[in-house]
Amino acid sequence: MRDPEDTLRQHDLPVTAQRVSVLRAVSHHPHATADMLAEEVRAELGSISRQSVYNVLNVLTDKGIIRRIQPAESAALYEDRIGDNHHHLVCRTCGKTEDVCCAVGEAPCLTAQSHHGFKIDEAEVIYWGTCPACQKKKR
Amino acid sequence: MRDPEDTLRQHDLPVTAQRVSVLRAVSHHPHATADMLAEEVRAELGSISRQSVYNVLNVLTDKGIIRRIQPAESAALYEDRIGDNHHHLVCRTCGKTEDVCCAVGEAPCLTAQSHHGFKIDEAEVIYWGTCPACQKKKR
DNA sequence: AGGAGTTTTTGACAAAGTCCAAATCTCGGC
DNA sequence: GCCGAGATTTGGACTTTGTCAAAAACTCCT
Repeated sequence: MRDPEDTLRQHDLPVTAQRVSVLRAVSHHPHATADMLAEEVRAELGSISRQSVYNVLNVLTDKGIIRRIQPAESAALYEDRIGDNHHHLVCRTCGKTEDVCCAVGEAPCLTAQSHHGFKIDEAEVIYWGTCPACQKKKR
Repeated sequence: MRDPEDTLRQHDLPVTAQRVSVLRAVSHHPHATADMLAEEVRAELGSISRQSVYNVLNVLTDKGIIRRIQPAESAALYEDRIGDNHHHLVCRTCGKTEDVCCAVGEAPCLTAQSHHGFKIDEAEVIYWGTCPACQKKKR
């Protein structure tokens, strides 16, 4: 991602230390929870309130600067990569999350026959399975 | 779904009033939250503890008798229809959830190229959008 | 530098679940 | 039909994730 400050300005968001730092944290740690990001920001800024982390993440998500994914049984995760229609692979055992390129064609997933009169704007795909490490452990 | 009691026995689960009732509730109210199901069960049995509802739902989910879906920003929902690989349509505004037949082929979604060494056992697809009612309200 | 309008902070609060120990119930055998 | 081992249900406290609201602090524009 480009410079955090530029990104904020481009979206008409006042630049604050907290926002810059959260944005950087998301960039460096894809698939992190709000809590993990808060830790990260604290390491950089010294401190940040829990509320601010949520504020910032919500604003950024609303503006489409970052993406929120929320697998079952886990807190929301945030990531940088947007617009490239990739999906996620989540380990049922340890929760580890990986990116996956879209399995079928390019924007295949939005092709749900526009059912029930809904106006669909996004398709979220989560592949559930077991990661290599956990496969080993189980045996 | 077949008779709740039979279903339980087939999975080697002791038959209890709570389980039978929860199972029936899930059957009658697809996409209900644990709380809604608890209400439903109370109407039938008189009472059930919150913990038991969760216990039962967890056991049933583990055994693959029911399926849990957990859209972002909402409590987990439970449903009866399993094995037919259908997906869900969720309204961003009101949270309304509908079933959708699988958009592509039959079990298309599991076709993610087995990436990262994960052993994939399920693909969950959630289509995000706006339901007809909310589209109307916004205008 | 000054001021209007946003953000951040702080602390209380809410929802959804889990943990644990005690009481109760189910199922299989006698 | 009754008994007992083992599983299930209860109730209550607790955790996690996140939101609400008001006051203090900050950003950006002039």
